[in-house]
Amino acid sequence: MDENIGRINRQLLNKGYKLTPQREATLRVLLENERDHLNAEEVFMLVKDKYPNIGLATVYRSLELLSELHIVEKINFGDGGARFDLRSEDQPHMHHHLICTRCGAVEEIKDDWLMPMENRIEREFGFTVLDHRLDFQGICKECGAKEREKDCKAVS
Amino acid sequence: MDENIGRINRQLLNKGYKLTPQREATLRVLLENERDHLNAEEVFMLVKDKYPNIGLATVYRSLELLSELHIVEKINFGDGGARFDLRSEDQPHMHHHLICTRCGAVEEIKDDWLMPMENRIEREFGFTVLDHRLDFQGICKECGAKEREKDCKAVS
DNA sequence: CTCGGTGCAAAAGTTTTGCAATATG
DNA sequence: CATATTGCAAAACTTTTGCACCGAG
Repeated sequence: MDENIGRINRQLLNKGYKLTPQREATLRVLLENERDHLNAEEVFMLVKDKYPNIGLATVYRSLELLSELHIVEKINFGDGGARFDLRSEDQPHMHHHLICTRCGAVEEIKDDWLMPMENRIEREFGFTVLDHRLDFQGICKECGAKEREKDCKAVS
Repeated sequence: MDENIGRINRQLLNKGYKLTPQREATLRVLLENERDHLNAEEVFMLVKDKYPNIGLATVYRSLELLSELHIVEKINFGDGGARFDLRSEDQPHMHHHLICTRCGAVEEIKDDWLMPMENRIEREFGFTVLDHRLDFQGICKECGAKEREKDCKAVS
């Protein structure tokens, strides 16, 4: 985990930015909640535990900076408000999401299934793919199970 | 085009809603700008030409209603503000997008390439896919050509 | 008459910005 | 000292909501 911070520090310095305590606290929050897709307000609340004086604007500015450098991804699931996710080192592309429309759960798929498609786009459209985003909306295993249970009761 | 309105009218009536002049004007704007991915404000401006008294809130309410009924898609490309797109009749799933990060152009791919993946998700995750979204970010043919041209000049 | 739909204005929520103060090298 | 960065508050922007009113059935 600290090696992550070190790596990111190098990326920042590389571009002429500093890893301030505020930025580090923000990063650590993202690192500790990697699977949670926090929104800006949530990041802010959690960062305040580590660095109580921080302002919301600073968190926004940090997240903006980090997402410009492709260190975090800024995603938008359609509820009003972006969500933020650390990119893992070995994951050059955005990962995919399974979004449950019943309970709101977001599951991640870390595999990259899209290389063949990207090649095809390159060929057919002359479009150079730099990144992609793939989300599936539907009903997760748990909600599906609950639903079937209810149906059974209704029948019996 | 009028057959589209007729079909949508039936879909609305089916669910107990009316095709009011305001809703029809909104639909016609989307129909006439099918490839443009308008945001709410832009839809509002264009609808005002057809129905000057309409209020912005009504446009929002119409777009919300139509997207709940899956007649339009509400998409979020990351600029603050949703964009709206009519779904075509023969296109049950969201189409895919090629988004140029240089010039902002959005090209559509109408093919559905994801069925095999959806089957796999169903099998591996027990997740019932109802809809999906696939966007590629990168550099479009035109911007790529411009860039190569510049590079040539730089060399010569 | 009833009720869904509308227009307007106000409110809510998210994100950005101006600016003076601060920290850092 | 020069400059990037921060905190705060105000502003900007998108979207939602409350409410009185209108209009079709």
